[in-house]
Amino acid sequence: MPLRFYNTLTLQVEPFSPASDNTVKMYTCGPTVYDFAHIGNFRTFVFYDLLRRVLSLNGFRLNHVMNITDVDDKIIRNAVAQGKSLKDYTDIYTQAFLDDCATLRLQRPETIARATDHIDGMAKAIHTLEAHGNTYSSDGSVYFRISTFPGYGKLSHNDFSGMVAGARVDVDTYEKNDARDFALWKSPKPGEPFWDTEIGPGRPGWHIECSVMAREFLGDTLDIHAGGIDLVFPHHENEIAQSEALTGQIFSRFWLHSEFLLVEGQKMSKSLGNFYTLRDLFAKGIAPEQIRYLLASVPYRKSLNFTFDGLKSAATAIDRLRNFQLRLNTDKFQEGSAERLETLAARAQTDFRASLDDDLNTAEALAAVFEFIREANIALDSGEFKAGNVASAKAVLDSFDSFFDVLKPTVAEGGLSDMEIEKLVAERTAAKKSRDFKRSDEIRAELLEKGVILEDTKDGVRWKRK
RNA sequence: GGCGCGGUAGCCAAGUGGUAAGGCCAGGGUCUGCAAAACCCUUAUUCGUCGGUUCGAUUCCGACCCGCGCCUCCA
Repeated sequence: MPLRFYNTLTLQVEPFSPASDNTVKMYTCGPTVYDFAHIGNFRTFVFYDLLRRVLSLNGFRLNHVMNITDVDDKIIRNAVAQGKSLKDYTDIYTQAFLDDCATLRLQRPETIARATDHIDGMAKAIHTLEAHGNTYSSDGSVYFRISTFPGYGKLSHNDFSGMVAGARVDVDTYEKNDARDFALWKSPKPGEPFWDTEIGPGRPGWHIECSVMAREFLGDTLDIHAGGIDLVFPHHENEIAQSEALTGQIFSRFWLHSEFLLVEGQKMSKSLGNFYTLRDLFAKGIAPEQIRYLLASVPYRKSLNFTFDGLKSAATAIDRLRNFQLRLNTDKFQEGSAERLETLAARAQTDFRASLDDDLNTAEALAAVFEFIREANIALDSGEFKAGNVASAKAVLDSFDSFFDVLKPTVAEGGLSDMEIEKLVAERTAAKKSRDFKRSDEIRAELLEKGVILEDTKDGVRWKRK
């Protein structure tokens, strides 16, 4: 089965491949940098990362652009309140965002574009839309007239046709329709930043940046445009109107949207006290891998209930995976190879990939891996698992981690080095050998305190970081 | 009201017209000087409710109940 995605445009799962050559032109809506991004934002950003990885697994090259919205009402309000320039203010949160993405092991898009670097392009596009008759001006602001774009509503599947001027529509309703028109360009207000452009002074509306930057870097038609589901309307609907009115071409072939995230079963909000940034979670001792695993383990089209139980569960699941990896690296094996295990490993690989290709069914993909691990653990215990089976088992974990990317622990700063740990482990082994269990237990306790867990196995001692 | 998504074991969560994946928790074991580690086993006659189609439905159809999102620049 080929790679396939649920397309919001058609409300169906469709086979995916790029329109031309082997490169996927992808645009994703990035953050508005008025504050630290929260866990709900990162559900979507992790989704982008998984999307990138499944496309790569399918052999496609990526040309992925993500925007940073660094001018909008909230940013201006906050920057003014803090007496900072727009740039000084947004630089702080832009950098914080990029740091957070790196911590969560999100692959970096090929291009990260800031809105304020593309103001002239936006002005130019608005100028063209004016020439096409899609706009009207009022007090120096420019608005997009939705009634000039017949396809309006095709993404959100809303029917606005009945609201266009007509015999049965009274004056009030008609004005409401006009109220759905949206700002392409906002005239300057006293004390607010503005740019001097060919269409006059002002600043861009929210939607135009995506249309302009997507086109600039990727051309008229994208293969994939993605975002959080709340952006379907009006943001993405308006992008389509602008872009298609501008170019006459289909703006994006596929539209992918991630579902919402709840925290402890409730909508995240500051007043409920369940509003978390990554920093908040790290301060509670949560590891980045836990967050990444939890966000990745629920398929992106299903609303995700983010809970501390879930984080704990994620940590245990990751331990299970790492423990299996540790066994593969440290157990002693008999010569030979068991055919059954090769078959199981091959099946795990096939099922894993098939699940991911099926609209990123991460839950099912995980099941394929864990099923293999259980079988392999049994075989390891019984001795059925031979030296010749190690490579294929490791390959299953490699496939898993090339996508989920959680096996490598995030090492805390100031911890023991591997050398120091090895030294203590050797000392403990010596103590054990001379049956000095008191000293032996002391060392284990000491290491545990410093985040290192020892395991005595029939093949000797092994250790791992907590 | 319109559009969209969802209700599966204590929690998270797959799935199929043919009789319920996986993870966590819990209980029971194995191993071990001990175990706090590791590993194994067990855990839904049942898939929101009520009807219908069918030899057979959790899976298809209808109605209803409940939850969530968008419809006001919120991922």
